[in-house]
Amino acid sequence: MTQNRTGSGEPSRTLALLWGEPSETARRKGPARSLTITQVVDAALALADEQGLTAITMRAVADRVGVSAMSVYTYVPGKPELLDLMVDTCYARMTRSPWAGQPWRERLTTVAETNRDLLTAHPWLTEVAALSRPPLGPGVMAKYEHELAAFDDTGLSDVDIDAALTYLLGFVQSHCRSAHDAARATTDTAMSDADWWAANLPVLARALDPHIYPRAVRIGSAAGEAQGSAWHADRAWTFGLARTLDGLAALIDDAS
Amino acid sequence: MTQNRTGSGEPSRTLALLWGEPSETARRKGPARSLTITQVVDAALALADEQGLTAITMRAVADRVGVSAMSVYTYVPGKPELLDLMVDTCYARMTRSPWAGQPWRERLTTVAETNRDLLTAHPWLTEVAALSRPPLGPGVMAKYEHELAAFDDTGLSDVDIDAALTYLLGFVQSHCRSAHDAARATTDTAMSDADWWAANLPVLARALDPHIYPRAVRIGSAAGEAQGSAWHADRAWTFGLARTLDGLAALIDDAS
DNA sequence: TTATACACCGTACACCGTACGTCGTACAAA
DNA sequence: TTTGTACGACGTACGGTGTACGGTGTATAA
Repeated sequence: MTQNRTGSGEPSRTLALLWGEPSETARRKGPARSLTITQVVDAALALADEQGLTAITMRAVADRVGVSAMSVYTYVPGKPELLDLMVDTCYARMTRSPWAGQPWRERLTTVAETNRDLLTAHPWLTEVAALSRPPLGPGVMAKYEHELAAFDDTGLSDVDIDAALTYLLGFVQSHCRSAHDAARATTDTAMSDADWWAANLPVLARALDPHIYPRAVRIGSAAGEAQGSAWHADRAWTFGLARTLDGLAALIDDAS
Repeated sequence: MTQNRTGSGEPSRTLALLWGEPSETARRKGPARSLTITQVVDAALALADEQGLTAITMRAVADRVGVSAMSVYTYVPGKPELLDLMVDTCYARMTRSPWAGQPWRERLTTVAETNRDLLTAHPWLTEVAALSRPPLGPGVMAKYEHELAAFDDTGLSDVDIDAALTYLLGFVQSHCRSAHDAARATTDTAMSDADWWAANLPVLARALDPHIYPRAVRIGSAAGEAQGSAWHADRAWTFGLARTLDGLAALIDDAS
């Protein structure tokens, strides 16, 4: 396994998989397939949602659908392509409510929150989804189309709309990745943020000289006290989304 | 190996390592150590910089310093702690120029660019560095202190300063992760972005109906044409940094 | 009826992190 | 000076990963 990242497979082969190659349904020689690609992908999705990305092994997926490890390779060329299919399927299944006459800030808030919901439901997506060379399947395209529509009367140029959407989604992904990391830290170590701070503080207190690190000690403890840890998901979301929309507002107000 | 992420080790043990346990230099029984922890960490850093995070295996690090795989464990409790040390060492070695009387926007730009330089020189950092539970070593603290100082007369509250810095660094990390992904995509597949688009476009053209995806086709091709790929690092940086600073400006101007 | 393409599977390989036990060394105590 | 012992280094081994390869039985095409 080189990498758990999208876009590792051979392009044309992957695209054929994503858009459902016509030969798939056609009858072929040999014994009938005991599964569909969808069943394989769904099994992998369930596994990832329940136990995280590391739980996705070809053997585990095979077990889940009741075939041997190597049989999975008759449905999917390899693990990277399986991940591509998982990503595109997730995107395809997102709910897309219409943008009926809302102001742009409300629409972009919805875009952000919908993506946060998605990445909360499927935390492994934050580790897999890449901006360059995404799996150009029907799910990715439908998502892209719908989110572009949220910028419809902002007065931005086409290039700026693309950049703005990418920027907004980048914030969401970055935030959710941090939230996911934080959540996993507590479960992995069986230690809450408060416990972790309590365990570290005494040792740290001896090393942290307020004369050498005056701001770090003051601001760090102020922030830690305010939110009970070094990083608080909800606060970071509220703060970050407001800043991100303010940043885009500067651009959009100029354009209109 | 559960995860390549910071903060997996036992806190007190890790902190002792980071701040240089006093017993380290003291003479002990038994044969003399043939290496120092610094040598081990430097070897791992060189390996990661040259060949990426996946090249960091205990065997490879051991090879590099000329001992057997298991001997590394006499210097470091395990791989997570080694990664902690690598991160803190990188931070410790950053250059920190003074903030002499520059306006805040210039200072924050420098913070962002310095971090981008760091993450460009050590791309693997984007995969390892976490916001929650960072390795609280001298490097992390010195970096935190120095970057907090860039907010010195912005009029923001302590809590907002911490949130703003985290937000800014989040943008940089998110951007650099994308840039790193994009760069690795070209080297891994031995295929430039242009090649990839050329390989995908004909297959995609048959699937992409402009009636179903009008905006995606129009804006996607406009963006692709303007930058030669789905994502262009320099453009995204310029656009994103401007938006991020504009977003913070809304907060800072309110405060002052 | 025969030839062939294909689904499926078992085995094997090269990696990974690291637990464990052995061995020789060099300091501390006698 | 001798001896006990703490400790650095190492070889081996275990359970995990993705997947290449070859064998086997089946269902369609000729």
